Amino acid sequence: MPAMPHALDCPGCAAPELAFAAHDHAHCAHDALERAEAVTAANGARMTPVRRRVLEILLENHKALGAYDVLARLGAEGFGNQPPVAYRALEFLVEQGLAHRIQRLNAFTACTHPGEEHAPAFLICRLCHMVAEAEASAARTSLDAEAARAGFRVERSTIEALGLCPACQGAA
Amino acid sequence: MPAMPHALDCPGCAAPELAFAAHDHAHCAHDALERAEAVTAANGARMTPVRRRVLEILLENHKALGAYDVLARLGAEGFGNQPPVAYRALEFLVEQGLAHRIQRLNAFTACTHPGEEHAPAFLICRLCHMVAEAEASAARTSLDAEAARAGFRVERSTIEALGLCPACQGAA
DNA sequence: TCTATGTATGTAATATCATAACACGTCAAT
DNA sequence: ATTGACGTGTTATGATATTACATACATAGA
Ligand SMILES: [Zn+2]
Ligand SMILES: [Zn+2]
Ligand SMILES: [Zn+2]
Ligand SMILES: [Zn+2]
Repeated sequence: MPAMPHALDCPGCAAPELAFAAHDHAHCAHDALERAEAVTAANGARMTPVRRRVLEILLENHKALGAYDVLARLGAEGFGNQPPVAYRALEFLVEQGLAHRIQRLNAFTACTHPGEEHAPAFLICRLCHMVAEAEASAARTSLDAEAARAGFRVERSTIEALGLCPACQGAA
Repeated sequence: MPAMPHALDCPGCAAPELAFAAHDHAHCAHDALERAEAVTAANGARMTPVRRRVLEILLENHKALGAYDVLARLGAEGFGNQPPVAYRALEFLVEQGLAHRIQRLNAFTACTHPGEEHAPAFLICRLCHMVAEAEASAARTSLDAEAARAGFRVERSTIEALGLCPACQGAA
């Protein structure tokens, strides 16, 4: 099965980077789960019940969840209720590119582009706490160039923006 | 007293963004302290003994220090030894633009451009743990543009790069 | 000068985030 | 059957950060 058969022509998937925009989120989440199965299969990794459930929890909305928030949910559902249970599942998802860590929030969010090459920047609304993924390749290119001037070789970058989403700009 | 009388023609200060390069660090640190006094004076803020000492500690080298590392130093020198003592001084320095928080490291580093308008990106060497400030205005422009496509208004940004400094590239 | 006010510091207690170490169960290869 | 890799569960601990309250100190009126 191809990893992303309909993403490009599906209205719900065509612009998933716009998490702020109204969209069919049930579809959004369901599609991400399907793609996650494909990604792990392709990588020879195991999508176990705990891992799948953590991804589902992250996919419930476009906010970032702390490890302990996830853990509370897992514990309530009969999985382990000690921190390593959550941290290990989250670490797995991040390694597989199915979730991202938001450094400013010490929290995790489901990837909206699973299985696609992308350089994410994160747009974090300081009022409603929604998190959207934007494309950071241009910013990353600038950063790499500036780093090169100092002789520095960039391996991984963190690009996060705090501000107001469209809805909250109106409210404020 | 002008805030930065000699920074632009001083060899030690001309390219302080290149923290990785060999430079007269005693001068580098001393100058930063002088400029810090000017900045706080201009802002009507008080550079107290604890705050000055924290800045001095951060200025000892171009690495990032955790709040508890700073706190241990303060406690050993007769200042308070409870977390808020360090966090408050660090928060003050960050507000005044005299230090920056490195999100990836949960740590703080002295600003190398105190009193100057700048959009910092941080270059963090994963081997020697040195931290340099690079100019992020180009990256920030890209980020703002990409955010605008989603209707998002960026207020603050975090741009950090993890990788290898010039010296550690040779070693690796 | 005296006192009121805002601000800075000290301290105790607690909250939040994260990892190390070990035990146990499953499954596949030998 | 034994081994080894992996995933999960659990205990314990470590690392980071904040709340709340008490005390000291500066400065600005009265
Ligand atoms: Zn969605
Ligand atoms: Zn919002
Ligand atoms: Zn220096
Ligand atoms: Zn280095």
